[in-house]
Amino acid sequence: MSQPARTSALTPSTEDYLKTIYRLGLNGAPAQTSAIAEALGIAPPSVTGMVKRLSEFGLVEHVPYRGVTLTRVGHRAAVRIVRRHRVLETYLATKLGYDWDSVHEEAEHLEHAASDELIERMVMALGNPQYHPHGAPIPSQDGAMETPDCVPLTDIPVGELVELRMVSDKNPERLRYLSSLDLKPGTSFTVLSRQPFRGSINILVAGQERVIGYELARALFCDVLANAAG
Amino acid sequence: MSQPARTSALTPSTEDYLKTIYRLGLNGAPAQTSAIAEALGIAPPSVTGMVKRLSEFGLVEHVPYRGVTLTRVGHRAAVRIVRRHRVLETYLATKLGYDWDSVHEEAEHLEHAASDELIERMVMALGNPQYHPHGAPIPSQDGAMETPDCVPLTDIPVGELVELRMVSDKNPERLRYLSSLDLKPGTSFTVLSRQPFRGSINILVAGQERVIGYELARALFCDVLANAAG
DNA sequence: ACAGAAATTTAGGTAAGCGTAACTTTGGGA
DNA sequence: TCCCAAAGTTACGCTTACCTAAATTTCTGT
Repeated sequence: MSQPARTSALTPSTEDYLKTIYRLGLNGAPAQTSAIAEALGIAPPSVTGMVKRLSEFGLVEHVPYRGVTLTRVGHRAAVRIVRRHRVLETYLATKLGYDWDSVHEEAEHLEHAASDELIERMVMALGNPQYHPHGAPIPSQDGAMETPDCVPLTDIPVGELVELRMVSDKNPERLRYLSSLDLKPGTSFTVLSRQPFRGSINILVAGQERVIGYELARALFCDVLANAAG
Repeated sequence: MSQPARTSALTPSTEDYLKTIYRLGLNGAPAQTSAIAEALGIAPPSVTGMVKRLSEFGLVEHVPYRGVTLTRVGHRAAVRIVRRHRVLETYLATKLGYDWDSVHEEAEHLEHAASDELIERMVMALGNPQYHPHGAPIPSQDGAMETPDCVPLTDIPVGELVELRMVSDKNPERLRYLSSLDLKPGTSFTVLSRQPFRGSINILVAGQERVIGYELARALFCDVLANAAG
């Protein structure tokens, strides 16, 4: 009783776990305890304990020593949180003048407190946007999300003309750095050269040659616009 | 360690207690355990326990069996939360089309999650408003708040012309009812008659005679515009 | 002034979420 | 194949914030 009732019945912590397990599971493999722990900044034994609880609630499937996957219910909850997060980021950037790189932290907190009504009112105020400012797609209310067929910059051969589509939003410094290079979603550029063994990648953006380190390049997802070799 | 760090170092629960103790203490007397318990929907022994903790943190002064008052630190924290709450309500009503009566619930949750930056960006977007939609003053960033010299409708003699200044915002139904009577902050009306012994009060609003129950009248704070008897 | 009612506090308990230390399982290399 | 390191789990403990039941204190009416 006593109504812990928030907009969802899930605690903020639960929502964070689901979101993380969702993200880690995107590649198809179950999320590992240590990966969840690192992503959330929590000790591994605490994760084991919480996963047990989530499993009792029917939100995840846990195979001991193997990993965690979301149930159908857990998946729906996770996608809902992703939607909330991205709507909030878009709103903060578009309507309240937040920098491209500072919305994440704020949305991280608000996503647990905002009601569904607030999120949908923001969507209306924004005119039903499909993408958020970093380029990631916003899941629709029913949980459907366009799966973008874009590719990390690390996988793009020399010579291709591509458009930056989407940038991982976890690291504000990374976003500030990209911003300083005029690399925003929607910007197009050509891959000039690539160093071997996970080396850096040289690209041509707006007439300027830029060097992108391997780690950074992994977070830049691009659409191929034209194949120079073709 | 581990940073529980929110925008303030206070937990949502702590913020709720401070806000409640602040409100209950406005009449000058210390807040009583049972009053806090009822306001927060919590059992009295839980309040005693929490008050003990707040007292250890230096946020309140507790005289056992007598009541609770805010320390200077606690007071500052409480006023800050009131500011956040009222800014949020104003923003939701003004910028996101929320009804006059539905902002409270939403703000109640967001006030714990929003950063100072978000609040100040909302203030900017609103053009530095002094009052929120229910008519209550918004404390300034340094904690100063205009103390309105308005009076509950229950204290206004028959015959006076008054303007509704401010309405207690705790009860959405109450607000909806007032709205249905065209009674909003800024509306002026005349007191026609009063029943004795905490009976109802008849008023004239926009040519219509309305009957206001005593309980409701206690929540309507008014400015006296003209003394009909004078 | 004092008994009973009302308000408050103490005592003892629970669940969520975290931590550390110690043990178990898994899997890769010699 | 077997051993050891890495990953995962169990065991135990802590804090916050709530609960109910049983004292205790304060107040109120006569």
